[in-house]
Amino acid sequence: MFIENLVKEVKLQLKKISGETAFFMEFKEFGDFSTSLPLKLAKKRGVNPKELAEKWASQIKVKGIEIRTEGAFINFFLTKEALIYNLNHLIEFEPIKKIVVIDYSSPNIGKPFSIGHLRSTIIGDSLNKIFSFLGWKVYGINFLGDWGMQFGKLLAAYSEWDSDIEKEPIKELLRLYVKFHEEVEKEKMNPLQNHIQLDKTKKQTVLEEKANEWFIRLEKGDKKAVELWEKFRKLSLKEFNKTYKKLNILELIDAGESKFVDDAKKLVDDLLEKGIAKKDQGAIVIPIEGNPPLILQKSDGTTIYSARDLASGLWRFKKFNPDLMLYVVGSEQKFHFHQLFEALSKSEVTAKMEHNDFGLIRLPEGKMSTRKGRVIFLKDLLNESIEKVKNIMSERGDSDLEIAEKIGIGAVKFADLKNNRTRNIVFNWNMLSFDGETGPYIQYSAIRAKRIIEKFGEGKAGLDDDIISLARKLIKFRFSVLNSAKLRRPDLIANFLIKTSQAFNELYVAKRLGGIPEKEWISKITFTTLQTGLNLLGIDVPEKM
RNA sequence: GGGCCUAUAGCCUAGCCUGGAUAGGGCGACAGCCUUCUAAGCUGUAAGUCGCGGGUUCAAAUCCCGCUAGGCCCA
Repeated sequence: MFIENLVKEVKLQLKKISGETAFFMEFKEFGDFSTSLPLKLAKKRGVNPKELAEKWASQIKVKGIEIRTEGAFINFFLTKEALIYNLNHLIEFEPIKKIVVIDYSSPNIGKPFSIGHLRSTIIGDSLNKIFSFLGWKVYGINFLGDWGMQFGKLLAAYSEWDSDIEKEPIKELLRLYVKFHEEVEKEKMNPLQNHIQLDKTKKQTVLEEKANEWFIRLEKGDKKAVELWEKFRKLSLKEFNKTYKKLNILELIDAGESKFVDDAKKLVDDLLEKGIAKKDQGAIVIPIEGNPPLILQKSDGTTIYSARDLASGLWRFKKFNPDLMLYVVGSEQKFHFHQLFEALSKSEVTAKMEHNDFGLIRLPEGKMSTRKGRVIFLKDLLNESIEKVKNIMSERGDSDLEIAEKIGIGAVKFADLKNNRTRNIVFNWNMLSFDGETGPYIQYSAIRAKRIIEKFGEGKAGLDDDIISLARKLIKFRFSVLNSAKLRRPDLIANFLIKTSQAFNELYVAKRLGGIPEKEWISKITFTTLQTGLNLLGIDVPEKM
């Protein structure tokens, strides 16, 4: 029986005996799992906790489980047979036949793929891989930021200042975007000297007014505007795809904002008619209970981001018929998603919706800002990491580029994925590390295990005293995968990989593994498990290190 | 002004949802370990007011209330 079912069975029996649901502590050295329920209930029932523990322990009978009490704690151990069974079937799961739509990555066209998008992209990609592994049908949605005022600004800047965007499109578009904002600032500071007049009624500078006009042209389908927009979009996308390829990201469905411009307009009318949306000071909004309303359309008649997000959510629900809709987006958008989900529920969406938020990556000098050109390109980060790996490799007389990339990129991904909390990260170039709790450490451990199999064979299933501790670590793989899907937390797998690698390396250094069938066998299980776990995080195991 | 999030050794971090058995790791520092399966490894040492104050409980890093600091969002 799989360990998760053994736990279930024990819980069930304990509930029958005690009348309460047991809480199982994370296993320490005291057992594969434990409960302190007797301690909790003893006082209430006026009995001795130790006696209660012993009494209950004697009544629980589950095949594959050994029970020992320690004071008022009941500790459960898998028998050797149960351990071996679980290890032999460690990466097999009952497939879950459900559908999930995951929104992730979603970079902005015309802006660089910064380290800010890294988190969404790799957390989303990892969740995609985890859900797929467990049998879900997964649709990854790339809700590209390919519409909105920033295009008015870009088009204005492009027509204002000569620019060659073919060579390095994103860098050039970024330069234009930054310049636009700098020039606007100059206008504001010194309107007369620059022979520029501020339009006082709209409180906009001449440049901003031009940007506005360009965006209106774009919305109306003006040929020149649309042509340029398409060009920017295509060039940006080409760059993004290079990044995705380098990161080895599963294919995403290209469904950006621009796809929902018309839908959004229709949706707004429809929602008005149904009474879900209403007019409010000229704007059209959806009231949200206990909160400010979700604004869909401004008083000038243009729809905003929220309307397109809403239309997109509805489209996803109708097209894919999902059980679950996830949005892997930074925590700064928490409020937006709270509103969005309520609005979607008021429409026809019955799928469970969740915002899987994560903290910002900040720079020491503050929040990253495209406007101010204060960004770190993901490309640069990856290259820096790969360079560092190359240096280490060349010291050892090695120079395989493919291996350097797997290690360098694995290090960046792992460093990000092992963290759980919605805590912000202050970026620092020294973060790149290959020692200790890192991707390379796991990869290295996997390769050590693989070498044993290659040199000595796959051994024979069995447990001796030396390897039992590693075996007990390994079986937790099942929980780490099941919980990472349930809680949408790839970090649970990352932390499992660290603990397992540590246990394997301790064994590797202390004992000889080759030539001993049980140890060769546990090496095989270790390798398969580490490799599978790394793959679920989107990290490859290189040929050698 | 309203709301949300975060605080664990010099630095990074697990544990908090579901309260329990000595608060786990890692980096850095220091002391060791390569004639045996890869030293991107292993062993050991030093380093902690779990932000502060109160409460609930047999038991609080964990739950509740208040405060402080930082971040984010809405207006």
